[in-house]
Amino acid sequence: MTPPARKTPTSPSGGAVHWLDDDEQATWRAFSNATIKLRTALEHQLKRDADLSYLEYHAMARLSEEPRHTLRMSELAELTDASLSRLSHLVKRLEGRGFLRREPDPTDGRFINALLTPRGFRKLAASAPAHVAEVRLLLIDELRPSELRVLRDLSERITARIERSEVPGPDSPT
Amino acid sequence: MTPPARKTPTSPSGGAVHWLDDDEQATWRAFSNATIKLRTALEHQLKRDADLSYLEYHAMARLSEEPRHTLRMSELAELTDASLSRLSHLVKRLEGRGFLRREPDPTDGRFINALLTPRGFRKLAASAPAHVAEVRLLLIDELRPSELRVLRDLSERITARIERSEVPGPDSPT
DNA sequence: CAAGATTGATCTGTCAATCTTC
DNA sequence: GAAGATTGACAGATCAATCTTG
Repeated sequence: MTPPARKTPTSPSGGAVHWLDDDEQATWRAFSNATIKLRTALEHQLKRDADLSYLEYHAMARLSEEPRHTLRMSELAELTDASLSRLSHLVKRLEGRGFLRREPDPTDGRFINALLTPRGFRKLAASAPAHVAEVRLLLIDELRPSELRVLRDLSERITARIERSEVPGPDSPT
Repeated sequence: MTPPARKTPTSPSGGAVHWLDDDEQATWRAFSNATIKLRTALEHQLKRDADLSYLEYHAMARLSEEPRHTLRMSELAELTDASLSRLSHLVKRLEGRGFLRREPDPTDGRFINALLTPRGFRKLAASAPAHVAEVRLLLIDELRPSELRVLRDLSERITARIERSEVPGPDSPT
């Protein structure tokens, strides 16, 4: 993390490099550590208790929130931050386990709908309590309501900024 | 994320399930989204600009902070939140690329020291500016100094809680 | 024989085609 | 031909042995 040289030298591109100062550095490292540890812990909990990966669980959870327990593959990919390719492989595996089905959209055959089966729903229902308990134990119960609000606010701003910077805008300088 | 049933029903283990309320749910989802998006963006940046994974970069960065550019495999695994097995495979690959070397600890042959080569150090130096710029762009520059302090504080507490809950303590009820 | 590290089999993710439907 | 989705080959991660050293 600490760059090998300090104090705004010159980058390959010719511009000055704006390094992180010690506080920024410490914040970045603390945040990175917390997110990795939390993710690792939840991944292990789900694997151990439900034999599901984090993404498998959350893909099924998103489907369960839809009225028809159905989403297009591309929508589900978007919502879960997965590539379409990754999701396609993953859905095929979950389909093999009987938790999901796929069927072409009747109105437009280019779209494929992924849908949670009754068995998938039961699997999710059986897996949720232990997962929720872990989220509560490791994150929610550590913070006071006011702090949760702050964390949510900061998180939403970070997400918004990343999304902004990934979409260069309708009339960016080409 | 949303559990299929609501309001503290009974879990398989017999205890009441304490679901997340809407605010807690929203916070958890916002935080999860932000961390996934940030991690994905940084992973892509490093792959694109330096042909390194996030873990590869950070393993090298940790080594660069040591006086002798050296750490034991087990220490490096700990510091980077990687399993020893994962790190072993990864170090072998980086060794093949000439960025790291491995050598047994002279004083105790059970320990293996991983150390950054001069070439690895130059690779890191060349890769750092673009990576730091991305961290700044996506995270640091979005937040005011006071907010960075809050984020750091919350992150450190979350990390501490996870570490506490993973180590059951010296005399836990077996 | 316990701790540190590695290995190999298997599973998962990525990336670059390819296929399908409109 | 463009968008949505899949595929297959390859790279990377995981897990359960196995190996090594003190």
